[in-house]
Amino acid sequence: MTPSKAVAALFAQIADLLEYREENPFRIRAYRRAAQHLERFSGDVAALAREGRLKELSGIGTDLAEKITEYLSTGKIAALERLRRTVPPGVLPLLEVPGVGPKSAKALTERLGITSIDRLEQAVQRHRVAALPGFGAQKEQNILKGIQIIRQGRARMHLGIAVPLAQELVQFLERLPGVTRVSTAGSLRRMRETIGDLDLLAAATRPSGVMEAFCHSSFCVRVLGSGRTKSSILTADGVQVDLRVVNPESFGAALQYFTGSKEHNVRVRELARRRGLKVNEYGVFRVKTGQRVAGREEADVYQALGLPWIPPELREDRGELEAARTGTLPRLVETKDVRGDFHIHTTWSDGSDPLEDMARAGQELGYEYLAICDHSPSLAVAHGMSVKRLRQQMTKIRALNRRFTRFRLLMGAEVDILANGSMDYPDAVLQDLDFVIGSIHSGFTHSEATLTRRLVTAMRNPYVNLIAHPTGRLMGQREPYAIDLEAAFRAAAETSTALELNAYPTRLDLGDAAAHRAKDVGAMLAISTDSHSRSHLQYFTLGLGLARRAWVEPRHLLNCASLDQLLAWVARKRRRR
DNA sequence: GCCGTTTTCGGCCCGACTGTTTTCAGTCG
Repeated sequence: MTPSKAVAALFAQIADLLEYREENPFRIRAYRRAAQHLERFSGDVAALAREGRLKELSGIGTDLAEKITEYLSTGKIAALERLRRTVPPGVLPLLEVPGVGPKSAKALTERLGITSIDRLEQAVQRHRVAALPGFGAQKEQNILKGIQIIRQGRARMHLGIAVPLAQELVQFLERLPGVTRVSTAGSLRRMRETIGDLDLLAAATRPSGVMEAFCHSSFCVRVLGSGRTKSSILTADGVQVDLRVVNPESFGAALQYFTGSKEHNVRVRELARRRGLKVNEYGVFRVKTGQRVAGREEADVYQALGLPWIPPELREDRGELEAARTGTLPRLVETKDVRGDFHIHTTWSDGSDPLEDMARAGQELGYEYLAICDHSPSLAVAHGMSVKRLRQQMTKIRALNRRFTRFRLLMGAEVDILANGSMDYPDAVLQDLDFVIGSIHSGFTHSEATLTRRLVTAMRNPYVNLIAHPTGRLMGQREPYAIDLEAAFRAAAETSTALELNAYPTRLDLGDAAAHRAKDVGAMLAISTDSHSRSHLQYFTLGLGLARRAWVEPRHLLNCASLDQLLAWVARKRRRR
């Protein structure tokens, strides 16, 4: 764990303890906000501390800067140690139970002596909780459900599941009578890599009919909650879907509100207050007169605050509001900027569609090129190709290319980076390819120094153009392997080796924060789908979302190069040897 | 505890829903 993440965890703990003690809510929020900023800070906190620049970080003032410095030198925060002694041990996990806030937690520990989730469960089963003042049978059942949710782990689904489900739901809602507009919102609209609940927004003049239809639809197996304008249901797959319905005149404001993030919205509303305005899900209003000044379109909401529209992918309170205010928002990459996809598998190794089919699918997407990159021999499980078979495939690709106009299959390969950093094909073979991907598929457990050296050695090979799935993570299955990312990014920038934004839904590797950092260090990035069939090419949109979350502009992305520019880029690295 | 395009002191986002209440507190996002 990096020092900034460690401090973030401690600040979050301080916030929890203060919350339990029911202290000043604004002080609690200050700790939480600082924790969130540190959590995703990708620079070097220790270096900032040495230079006395900690207060430049958002949410860090004199006091918290001192606490960070204290942690960096002693490994502890004395104030936290003191705080811990004032609260019954084991009580903090109670706050993790959905439905249990500080007030409930306090009542549970002080009146019933409950200091763990196990004991809370026992107390519920003996109906001792319902007997507490302010509690009741229903609340007791809610706590029990909350405990079950914790035990199962709050499963977040990946975008490959969330996006198609959301599309179905949107289509369903659009067909309902009286519904004029529908949009996804929440973390899905922001294209976060995993999604907790699906958030949907609809505009309708009569919300009750929409609510009714939604809660009685075939999607719904259980209604979790339902009010006049807001309902939550559970689908058969266990996905929670929240629907909010507003008047058409409020659609923009509601979309802004419901898209979040929470942190972004808090900042937006603070900004509004300073301008004498109030923002809620119904519109933007003057505080003094109550006069409504915006609300129908999302862009109008931002405009009322003197800001340009901010793309949803940026709305994480990571500097987007400052950029908007100063007119320095990035010109994010869009679908229309994209010329091609790299990292495509076929039946020549472990793909399920032949070369011809992948080529046709690429043309249908309007691409100029598609890099065919099947596996190298070391990856026997994936039917890695021998040199002989690779040469055969190249011959086949050349023949196919003669049939295409304004489209080209690139002769490529996804080549294993061996334990010593050398490549699984000799240079004499690599030099005949158009495009070479280097991948680590073994030795995940080696030390950080070993793995980083291996990666950097591969980047120095003049024929290696792209490092695939740089951290090797598989969501929910495998942690990223130990790589010194900072060193890897620098090496990528120095050697003109692109880093992959793998768009496959369980990879999304690099992740958004790492990709942002890599871009800032000067590394070239490339979205690729790692397609093993035609249908996988559609995952490109997930990679695009990831790139946009990383503030990536067309100039940072190899996919936006024309075929000629791409080939020239490859040639430049080869000449440098 | 942070922070300033009205403020270096006095603010700090805003509303929906639930459950247990006779008018609202707690929790959530």
